Amino acid sequence: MINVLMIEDDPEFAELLSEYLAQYDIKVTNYEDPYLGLSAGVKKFDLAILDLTLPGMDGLEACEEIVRKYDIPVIISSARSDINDKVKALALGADDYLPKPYDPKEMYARITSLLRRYSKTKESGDTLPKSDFEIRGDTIYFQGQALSLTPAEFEVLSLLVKHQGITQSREQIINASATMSIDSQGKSLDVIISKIRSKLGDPKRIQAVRGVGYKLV
Amino acid sequence: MINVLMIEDDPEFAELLSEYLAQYDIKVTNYEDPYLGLSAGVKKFDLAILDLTLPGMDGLEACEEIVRKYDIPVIISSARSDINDKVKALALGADDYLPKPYDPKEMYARITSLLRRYSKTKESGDTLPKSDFEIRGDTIYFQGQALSLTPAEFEVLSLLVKHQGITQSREQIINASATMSIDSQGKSLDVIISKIRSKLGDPKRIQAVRGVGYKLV
DNA sequence: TATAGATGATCAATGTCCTGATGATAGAAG
DNA sequence: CTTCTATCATCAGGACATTGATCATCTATA
Repeated sequence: MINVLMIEDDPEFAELLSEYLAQYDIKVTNYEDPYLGLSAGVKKFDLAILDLTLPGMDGLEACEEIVRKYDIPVIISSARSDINDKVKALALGADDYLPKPYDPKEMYARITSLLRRYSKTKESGDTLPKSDFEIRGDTIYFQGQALSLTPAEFEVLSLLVKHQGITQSREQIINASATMSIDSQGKSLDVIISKIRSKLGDPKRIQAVRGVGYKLV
Repeated sequence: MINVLMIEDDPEFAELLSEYLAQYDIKVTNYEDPYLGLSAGVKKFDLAILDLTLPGMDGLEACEEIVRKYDIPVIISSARSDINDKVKALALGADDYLPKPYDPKEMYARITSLLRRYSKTKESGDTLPKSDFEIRGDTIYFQGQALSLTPAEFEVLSLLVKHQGITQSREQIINASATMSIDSQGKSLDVIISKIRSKLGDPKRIQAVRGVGYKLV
């Protein structure tokens, strides 16, 4: 039994999806009000589906709240045509984005895919209860090994470590860096990332999120 | 009576500071909305205090706006901890930076110091109506000739031109520069000065003030 | 005035960020 | 499935700030 928290102001649509997913032993609990949903106890759920066009609190804020406080995957769905939403959602830490209208089948695929990914990282997370990154003073340790980083590299990696698992937009990263200039159309960031990757030894720890930024896993 | 424009979204904090500064005959007018504050007529004020964590418009943008359009000193304050705002604030043209939380006493000290500096440059500007230096956009002209300066050179010379005839301490100069790092025991400043002198052709225009800093004559 | 210590000036060398070019890859469209 | 385009990765080159060394100049003290 998988428990899904849904925040969606169209009850009809929520009901439709709920019925469809029931056949896969997925229970959907919908709240039309985001505040109600958030106070319902997020920890009970395995996954959250958020509607961006929410009344009162913006869906993006709800997403931020959930990502920051809890450790469950988040899928954002939206009827807005604005493509920027995808970028924003992923930047805020959402794990997937599905534009409305969507086929319930598609949503099911995303849910299973996401949960598989998460359980994997959870497992490895259990064996490595503490992150293998550690920031102490002005040096960063990776698997116990001190890294020799330039100022810009330190600032970038530092931000990624602090928000491990969450995608940081290019803009966020550059803004967080005092040494990197703002004007450049962010191409130097690519180089810095490249340098960090080679110094880590494992290039896959820093993943590029297309059109958004980077994420440390 | 000194008129201070404040843009700060925490009215309680604004009120606190306002009451404290009242004893020194400083009147603080606070706007919670930066757009409102900017449209209130900046010219009426002697100084501006900006909060970086502003809603809507970013504090940095507001700072840019004020510096570009008006001629009053700007103090930036910020509660952000994750980025090195100081560098950016000063780069945008702010005259001072104060991280939150700060003692109102400290803010008063900065205000008086800033206003003293400003009135001085105003006076000397009157006695020296025309200077053979001119700053237009991102280039500096010396006797009609455009100078080819690196960023650090531009920042340093720019400060000296703006306060022509007044000695600027090494610390002031380095603080006014976004590209120069603060840690170094200021030896790179010597090199920058040397470069500027050779580019000016006339080494005597920038005078060293022993134990203090430099002065443009 | 003469000497010694401190501060500033300049040069050469190093490390770092930035830029442009080229190749690789993923997502979209046909 | 294939092609096309946008984004990302990497490399090599150049510009620049910083450092250390060496020389010049100022100030203090006798």
